[in-house]
Amino acid sequence: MDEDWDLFAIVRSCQSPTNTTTKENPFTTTNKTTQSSISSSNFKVELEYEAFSFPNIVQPIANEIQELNQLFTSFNPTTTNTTTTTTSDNGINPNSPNNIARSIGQQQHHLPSTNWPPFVQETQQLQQQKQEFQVLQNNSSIVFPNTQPQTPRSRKRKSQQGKMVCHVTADNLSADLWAWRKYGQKPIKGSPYPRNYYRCSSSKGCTARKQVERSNSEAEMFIVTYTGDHTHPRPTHRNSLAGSTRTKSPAMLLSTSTSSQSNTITSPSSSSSAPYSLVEEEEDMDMEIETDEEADDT
DNA sequence: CGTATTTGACCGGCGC
DNA sequence: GCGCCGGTCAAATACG
Repeated sequence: MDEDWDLFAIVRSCQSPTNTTTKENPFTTTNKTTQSSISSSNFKVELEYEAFSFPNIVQPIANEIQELNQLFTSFNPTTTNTTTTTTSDNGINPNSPNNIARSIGQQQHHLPSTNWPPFVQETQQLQQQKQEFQVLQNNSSIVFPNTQPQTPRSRKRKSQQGKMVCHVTADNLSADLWAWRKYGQKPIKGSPYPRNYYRCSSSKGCTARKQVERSNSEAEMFIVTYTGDHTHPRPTHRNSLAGSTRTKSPAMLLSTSTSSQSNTITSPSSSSSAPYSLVEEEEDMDMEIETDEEADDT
């Protein structure tokens, strides 16, 4: 349920950046293969639900709002006047990243302004929306199939699994709070850019996956695909596994990202570091966010 | 020294 | 059945 909220938050926020009175539930029609594609100026989300499980778990709104506050506080404008942040994670797990999706919604609201305005008002509005949404949820019989891909080493085609696709700008790459560790990279046929594979490093058994690739048509856009399921609560710490070492070097990240961004775009095989270096850079930000949230979580 | 990243190899689904 | 292709593994390497 909460995940539903997340997804809807994304959808809603994308659809109506300023006023969210959307009361329609995009997913009311079917349980499977429901797609929703939204695009705003630089943020686009495509949700695909195929055999995707959404545990009906409701978390206290108050708590969420609190988290939101934390999130925004930490997100603070030291770096960005960029618009949205992107990613949301596949909302599958009970404890899954609701806040991320919420943050997206929030950020969408805040897009127009350069910095992050006070979020208090926003949260109130959000709260209202969430209440409305919950009513919707209760009234609409949304049932998401409980067929999430939990098998540790399923070689099943990802196309058959539930996934969520986000189109994000480089600036907003990977604003999710989870810690991702890269485990592979492959050139993709038909795309000049390689695809980078990340797994959640917050927990060893976590099956959550994330794919990042540069958009073929829009070089400044990245396609982030989330699959799998977080089998653990939102990380309270970003521990050592979470990229504590290399990702902490802004200089390196900047150099790699900038150079690769400007130069290596045309080289499929050698542009190995372009997309994910950006990700790492962003993740570095996340770490700070995470630590902020930590206080909230614990 | 511990952890993250890189990268070639391998595996398995899918289309022909 | 075969080959292609995407996804994952794991050893080597880099880094703090």
